[in-house]
Amino acid sequence: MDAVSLPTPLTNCLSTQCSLCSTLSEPARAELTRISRIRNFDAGETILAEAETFEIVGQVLSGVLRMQKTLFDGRQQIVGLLMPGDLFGHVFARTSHVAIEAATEAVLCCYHRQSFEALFTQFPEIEHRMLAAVTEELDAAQDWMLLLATQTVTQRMATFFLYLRRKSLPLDVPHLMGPPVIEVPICRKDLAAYLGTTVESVCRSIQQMAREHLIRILDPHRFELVDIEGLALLSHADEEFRDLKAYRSIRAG
Amino acid sequence: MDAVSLPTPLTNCLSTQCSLCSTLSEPARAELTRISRIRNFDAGETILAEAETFEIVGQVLSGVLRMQKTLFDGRQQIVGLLMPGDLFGHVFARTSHVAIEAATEAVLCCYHRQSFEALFTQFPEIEHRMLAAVTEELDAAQDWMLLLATQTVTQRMATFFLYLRRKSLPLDVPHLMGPPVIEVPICRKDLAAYLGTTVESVCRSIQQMAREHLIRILDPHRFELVDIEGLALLSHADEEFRDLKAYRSIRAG
DNA sequence: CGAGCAATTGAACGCTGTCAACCCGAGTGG
DNA sequence: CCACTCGGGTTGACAGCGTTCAATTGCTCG
Repeated sequence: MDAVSLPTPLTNCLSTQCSLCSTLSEPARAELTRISRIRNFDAGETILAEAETFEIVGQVLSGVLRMQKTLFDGRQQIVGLLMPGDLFGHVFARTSHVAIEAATEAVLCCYHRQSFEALFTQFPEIEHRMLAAVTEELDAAQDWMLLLATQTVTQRMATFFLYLRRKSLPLDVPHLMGPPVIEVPICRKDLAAYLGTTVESVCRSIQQMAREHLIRILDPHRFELVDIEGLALLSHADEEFRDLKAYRSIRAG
Repeated sequence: MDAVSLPTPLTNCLSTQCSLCSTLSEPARAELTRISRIRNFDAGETILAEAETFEIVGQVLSGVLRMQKTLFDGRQQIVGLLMPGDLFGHVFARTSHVAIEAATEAVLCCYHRQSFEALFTQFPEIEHRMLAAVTEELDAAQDWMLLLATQTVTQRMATFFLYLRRKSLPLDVPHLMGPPVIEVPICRKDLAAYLGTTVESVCRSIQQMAREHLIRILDPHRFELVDIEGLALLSHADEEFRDLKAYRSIRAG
């Protein structure tokens, strides 16, 4: 079920797949490994409840987590998806305003928050890395705010499809020219909660894109992106424009 | 025009009003002051253009800045407002994806980015503070994503009004029990761009809330919050629920 | 076989974006 | 003093996208 399954099972985060460790010096890595703990979660399990004090921070090794907020009436909004390589958790004692749950089966590399923070003084590079991660997440959040506020459901859908494709490319370079097939690792309900709409609208958007030959529905969770240029035009937030240019240069070259 | 005007004019950021410096040790503060530079901006001036490399970081001393993104078709979305005390700028060399402009006249305490970063090794507490600021901003962004995705325009409006009230309270404690009057420091156009809607819808929402006696319009930029409980019920994202409870306990006590 | 869930499709209502007109105060120049 | 312009704010009419309610299908699981 993993959208981005790793080639070999991991036993710790020293793998090159682990973006947190791979950019650190040897001693820092060793210390991190010492306090790390690999944990497995089933789909639907709660890693952190809303309004709970963050006691762990960590990194996704495989699977997908959703960061979500719940409204009074039970509606849920997903404010971010955590894919393999992404860091999660706050490095401060303040309580969280988001819940983190496993959207699929997931393997995480976890650290006790306080032990993790204690390493900051000894290895400032870890804090640098953390600051970079949070900054990146903020950028992504602001990008998504733009989408939620200004784009139609179909446009958001197209943007999400292109995002999934971009995510899957780095691990899939040999198939760069092959048929671009993406796997959506979450159910329609989560998709709706992420795109800020309803299950029904998600279905209609998907079917509409299929009717317009932008995509081909292989099964409810796998789609072939038939007309990537068309999708990019649909999406064309400035971020996606860059993708479009890259796509054209690949075609031309 | 400042929503939160400071009691006395500031000449540097050593003031207690400066949240960045006030939490730091004396030597760190001294160093920061040494490299700081106070700058004034008129309403509408650009502090940082989109896709430009961040060369300064700093803090808002007075006035309001808007962080905004521009779409291909010229529409603009505000992804965050920076109020007095807020930090701005990325501490990395990567180019920005947002533009920062002065929404009102503003006074900023600026640092050259590289000089600022250079202090990290000597004073890790500055980096701590920066990490805290970015984390806080991320929280705010996720809160706002929830609003943009799930609430109606009127609900977002109500949430924004309550947010402004909360912001103004700390500096206005003696008037806690007085008539809650808020001052909206930005024009309707910015309001619409922040709430993810249009100028027309903003007007309609405001007039509707006035008709329902939730607010009273003093002038286009000042409102009396007549029925705070009603506004909180309208807004009731979980964050506002806390406000509601606090309000009730004040009333009961 | 029935229960339950995910996904899909249909129909109707309503919020909100669009287009348009209007008000109003500030500035400007005759 | 008036006419004019300009920008910000407000209001109205209307169409369209998307939510809501409802029903159906297909699948898994006990």
